[in-house]
Amino acid sequence: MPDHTEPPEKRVTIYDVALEADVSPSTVSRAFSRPSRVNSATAERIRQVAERLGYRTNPLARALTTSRTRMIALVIADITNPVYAEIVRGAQEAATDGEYTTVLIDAQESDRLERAAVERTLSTVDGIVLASSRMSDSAIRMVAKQRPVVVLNRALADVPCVVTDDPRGVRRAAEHLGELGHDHITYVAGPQASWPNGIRWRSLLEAGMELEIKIRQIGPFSPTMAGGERAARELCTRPATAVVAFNDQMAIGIIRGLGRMGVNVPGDVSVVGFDNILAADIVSPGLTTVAAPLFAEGSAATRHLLTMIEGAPGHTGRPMVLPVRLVVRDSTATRNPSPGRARPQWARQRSATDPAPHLR
Amino acid sequence: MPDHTEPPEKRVTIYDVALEADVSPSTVSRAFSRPSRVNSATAERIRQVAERLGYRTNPLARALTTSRTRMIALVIADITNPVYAEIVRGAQEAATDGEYTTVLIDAQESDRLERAAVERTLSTVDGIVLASSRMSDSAIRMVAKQRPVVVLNRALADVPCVVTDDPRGVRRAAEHLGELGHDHITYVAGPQASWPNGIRWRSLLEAGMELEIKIRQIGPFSPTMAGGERAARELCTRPATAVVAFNDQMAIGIIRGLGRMGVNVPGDVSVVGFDNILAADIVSPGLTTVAAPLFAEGSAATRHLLTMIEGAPGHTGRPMVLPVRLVVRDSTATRNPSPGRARPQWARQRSATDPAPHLR
DNA sequence: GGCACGGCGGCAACGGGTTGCCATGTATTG
DNA sequence: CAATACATGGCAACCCGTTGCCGCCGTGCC
Repeated sequence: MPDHTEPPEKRVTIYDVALEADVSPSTVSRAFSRPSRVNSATAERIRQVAERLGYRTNPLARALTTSRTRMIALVIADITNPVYAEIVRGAQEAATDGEYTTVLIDAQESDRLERAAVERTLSTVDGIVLASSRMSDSAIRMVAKQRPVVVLNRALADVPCVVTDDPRGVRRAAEHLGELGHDHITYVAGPQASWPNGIRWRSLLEAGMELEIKIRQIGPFSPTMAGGERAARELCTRPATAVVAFNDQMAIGIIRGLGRMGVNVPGDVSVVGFDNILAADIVSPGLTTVAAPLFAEGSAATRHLLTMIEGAPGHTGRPMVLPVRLVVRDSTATRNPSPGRARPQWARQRSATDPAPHLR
Repeated sequence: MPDHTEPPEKRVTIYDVALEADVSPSTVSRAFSRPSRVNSATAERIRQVAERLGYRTNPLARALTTSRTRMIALVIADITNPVYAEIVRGAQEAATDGEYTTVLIDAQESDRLERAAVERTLSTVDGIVLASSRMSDSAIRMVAKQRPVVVLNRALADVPCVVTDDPRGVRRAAEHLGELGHDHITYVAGPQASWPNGIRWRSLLEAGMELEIKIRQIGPFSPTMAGGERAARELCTRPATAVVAFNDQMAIGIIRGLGRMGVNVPGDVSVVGFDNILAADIVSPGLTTVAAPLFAEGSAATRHLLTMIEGAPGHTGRPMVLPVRLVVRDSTATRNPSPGRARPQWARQRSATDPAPHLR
C-alpha cells in the first residue's frame, strides 16, 4: 500500500513530472499549454504522471513569460453601496465564462485609494474594469496606456466606455413629476467626482428647460443615507415639492430625514432616486427610482475588456449605452396644492414646530 | 528638449537600471528589497535612476523566487448580502496596514464555485480569509494545508477561527422575547451549509430549555428576502407569535410576507433577525436584531492571517470570539393575547380569507 | 533508392527578480 | 604595523514555466 501522506514536500514542478515521465520539461510544458504540439499518447502519459504527483501549473511562473495572468481587476467605488453587487455578479459571470478570475477592489470613494490600488494591481492583471471611477480623466488615461481598460458609468474619449442612458432616465423622471403637477425640482447632488452625478444634473436641467420645470441643485452630499439625511435638513431651509436625488441611498435618507421632521413623502414632497436598489422597495413609501440593468453593465464591460485583452482594438468611439427604466412606486404623488407659490405649506408648518432645523 | 513621449518601449527592468546606474542588477534588486544591505548613497542614486527610467518592480517576478505575493484572498459567501461590506472594509484596512493587497472573491453561496475560486487563487496569494465559507470542513482543511487560512464565522478544529458570540446573542433574543410573554419561538433556518445557522439553532434550543420557551424550526430557506417571504407563507400554515430568523434579510422578507397576508408585525408576530444590516433600520417596523461587530471581524481575522503569513504559528486553539449585542427596534412586542393557545388569533383569520396559502 | 516533408521531442535562452557566497576595500583593534 | 572585522558590491545559480529553433525519424512520393 503506497504512502499517500507525503510530508510538506516542495511544490511539484514540470521538472519533477518530466523526470518521472521520462521526457524533457519542455514537453511537459507543452502537454499542458499546447497539447496539439505533442503526441497524444505522450500527452496522456504526462497528464497521468502529473495527476499522480499532484502537479499544478504555477500561474505566476507562467505569467512571467507569457505576461498573461488570466486575471482582471474590477474596481468599484464603494462596496457598501449595493448597486455594485449586481455589477460584480455580471462581471464575474463574464469573466468566468472567459476563464478569467476577477479580483475585486473597493476604492472606498477615494481617489487616492483607488489610484494606489490600481497601481499595485496593474501589473498583476491583464485588464481592468473601472466601475464608477473617482479618478481624474488623465489618471484613467495613464492606466489605459498600460493595460486594457473599460470604464463603466463614465464617458471618456479614447477609452472604451459602458454607460447607462441616464439622460433618458432623468427625462422620464422629470416627465413623471411634471405630470404630477410639479413645476420645481430640486436635484440633490452626489460626489462631484462621480461622472453620473454631472450627467444627471445636466440632463435634468435640459429636461426642465423643455418641460418648463424649474430646476435647482443642492449639495454635494455624500452618496449615502447619512448624506441624504443631511440633505433633508438643508431641504427644510429651501423647501421643495419634488426632489431628485443622485442615488437611492440618498433618496432613502431624504425620505427618512424629512419624515423625522414631520414632512410627509409623497404628500408634501415627492422623491425620486437612482439605481433601484433592494432597499428602494423596502422603505416606506416605496421609492420611485430610475433602474439600470446592473448585471448587464458588469457583464458587458467585462466581455468587452476580454476581447481587448485577446487583442481586439477596443471600441473607443461612442460609449456603449444601456437602457434604463423608471420604476414608479409610492414616493411620488400629485403636488400638494399649497397657498404660497414657491413656499409650500409644510415649510411653514415645520418652521413653526422646529424653528432652526439646520442648527441641529 | 528631451523627448518624453517614449514609444511603446518594453518594461523597465532592474537590468536597465543597473546599466544606467553603473552597478550590477543584484545591487539594484537589493536597493529596493534590502536597502540596509547597500550603501545609502548608492541606494539613493539607484532610486533616482529608477525613478527617471520609470522602473517598477514586477511583483510576479519577485513572487517567483520569494513565493510571496503580498496579496491575500478574502472569500465571502455572497456579495449581495450587505453584511459582508463591513467585513470587507475591516479586512481591507488590516491588509492595507500590513501592506498587503486584498483580492475579494464572491462564492455566490455555492460550495462548488467557492472551491473552484479558491483553487484558482490559492497559488497567487499568501493566505486566505474564508468568511462564512460554504465548503466542507475537510475541504477547508485541505486548503489550510497549502496556505495560511483564517476562518470567519465558523469554528473548525486545527484552523484558526474568528466567530461572534452567537450563543449569547441568541440567548439575549430569547430572553427579550420571553420577557414580552412569548412562550413559543419559531426559528426560520438559513442555508444548512452555513455554520452560524447551526449554532443559532442549537443555541436557541438551549436557551429555550432554560427559559422554558418552546422552540421549533422551519426551513431551510434561502438567506434572502425572497427566502423570508417564502418562509412567511409557511409560517401561515404553522402559526407562531415569535420568530427568530437566520438573518436580517430573511427577517425583512418575513415581515413583508406576513404584512402582505394581513398579519401584523409586531402586533401578531414578533420578528428578530441577525446582523443589523442597514435595511433593518429602514424597514417598518424597524427590525429587532442581533448585531455583530462586522468591521472588527474582518480586521481581526485579517490581522491574524498576516501574523501567520509572517511566520507565527497560527492560534488554532479556541476560536477568537467577538461580542454581539441585541438591538431592539419595533418588530418585537408583547405577545398578543389570543384565545387559542397554540393557534393565535390571526391564524384563524387568515385561513378564513385565504384557505390554502401554501398552494400559491 | 533518394529526397522532401511533417510530426515530435529536446536544447537552451529567456522572463525579472532574489540570494548565498565570495572578493575587495576600509575601518577597527591589539 | 599586522591581523581581524565589517561594509559593499558582484557573480552566478535559482524560481518555474514558455518558446524559437533544430534535429531525428518515419512516411510518402517520384
